[in-house]
Amino acid sequence: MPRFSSPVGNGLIAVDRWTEPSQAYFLTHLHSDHTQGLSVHWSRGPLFCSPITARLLLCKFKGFDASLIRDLEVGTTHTLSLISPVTGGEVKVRVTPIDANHCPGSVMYLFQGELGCVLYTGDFRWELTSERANMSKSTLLDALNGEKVDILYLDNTYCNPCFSFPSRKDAAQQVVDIIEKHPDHEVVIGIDTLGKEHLLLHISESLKTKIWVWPERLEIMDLLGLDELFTTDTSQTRIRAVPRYSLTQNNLESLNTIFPTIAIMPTGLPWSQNSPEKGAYTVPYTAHSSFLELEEFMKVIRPSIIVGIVSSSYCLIDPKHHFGEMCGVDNCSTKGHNLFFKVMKGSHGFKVRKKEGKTKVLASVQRSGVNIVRKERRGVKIEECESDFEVPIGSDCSS
DNA sequence: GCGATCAGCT
DNA sequence: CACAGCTGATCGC
Repeated sequence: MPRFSSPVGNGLIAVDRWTEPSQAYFLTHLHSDHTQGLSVHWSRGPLFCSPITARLLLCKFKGFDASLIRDLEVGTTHTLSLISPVTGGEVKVRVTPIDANHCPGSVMYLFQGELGCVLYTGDFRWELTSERANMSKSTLLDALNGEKVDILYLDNTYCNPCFSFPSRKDAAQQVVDIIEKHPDHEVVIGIDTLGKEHLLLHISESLKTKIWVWPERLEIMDLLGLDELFTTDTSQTRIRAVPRYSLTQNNLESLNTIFPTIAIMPTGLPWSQNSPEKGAYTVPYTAHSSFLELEEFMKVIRPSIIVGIVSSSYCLIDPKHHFGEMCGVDNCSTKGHNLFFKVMKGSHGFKVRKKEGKTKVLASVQRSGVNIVRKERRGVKIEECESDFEVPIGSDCSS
């Protein structure tokens, strides 16, 4: 997880950051790598989010002070009044939450005002074969109304040409096809606490069956209005959605001693590979944009400055490297601006492990439960510290 | 005992 | 490796 120092504490707006003072806090979605520092007792200031995220938040943090929440209708522009840390005067900021098509309630935020134009995508999928993504595109272009984006904070999770995925609709059908080829098997599908609901819906509708989920997950489904398609009664279905971390090769083998079972892992990660002979299937169903989708997005936005919000040691995903040519000449400097945004950066963390020798790459679903990989690890753990991530925008401050 | 943080894992 | 997240240890209160 990212660790930040805080040399300057006058943030006006914080996005997915919760541990430092700010005048307004924005939450893109309720995945836990975006809520680090948020808790039941958090009370630093007004928290802006989508209405669905607001409901999910109160469910996740039971007892959270609901009076802090400002739920913003998605797709419309709202005006905030803040105090300039420079002049002490009023600063009006327009904010437009736009459906990010990542998980239920997820939004990007477009901030506009006299002090600049900033787009923070959060995690998003720019899947223009879907109606929803096209509505997001319309909303974004309407709100921009020709204005150039000064700073783009981009979900660069898969910002490398090696990442290519089918649409989620096609990937969902791949899952259905796999299940239909195993009519006498139990099926376990790895999911997280939020996300991939549309995949499960597609399966449920195609196969005319309910899907088992664990009790806390049923509560989420209930909140999303999907509870009729799910059950916590294993006798009602052969298909179970289980926590992703529980889908290990060992667990699959154990299940197979009881009843023939296949496991399906919906993921965009490249090191997860099919192993049908072992009953482990990986399907490229992902809630993050593929490289081509990011490229399409960049053609629309063409910001002056681009900042990736994710870092990875796996491969080069720096958006400046891949898209720098599409941006303004000055895509590194932040000189001459004055409104401080503090944003969450680094959902993949900044921890870098350097290893001697090679560790074999295995799909998580295929990996042996034995700590062979761990035993093979050698070398030194290196902590890479990033400085406080603040980007000043605007034009009337010299520093 | 509780919450926050972190190590270690998938 | 780690999309996002769990478990358990430890530390300060």
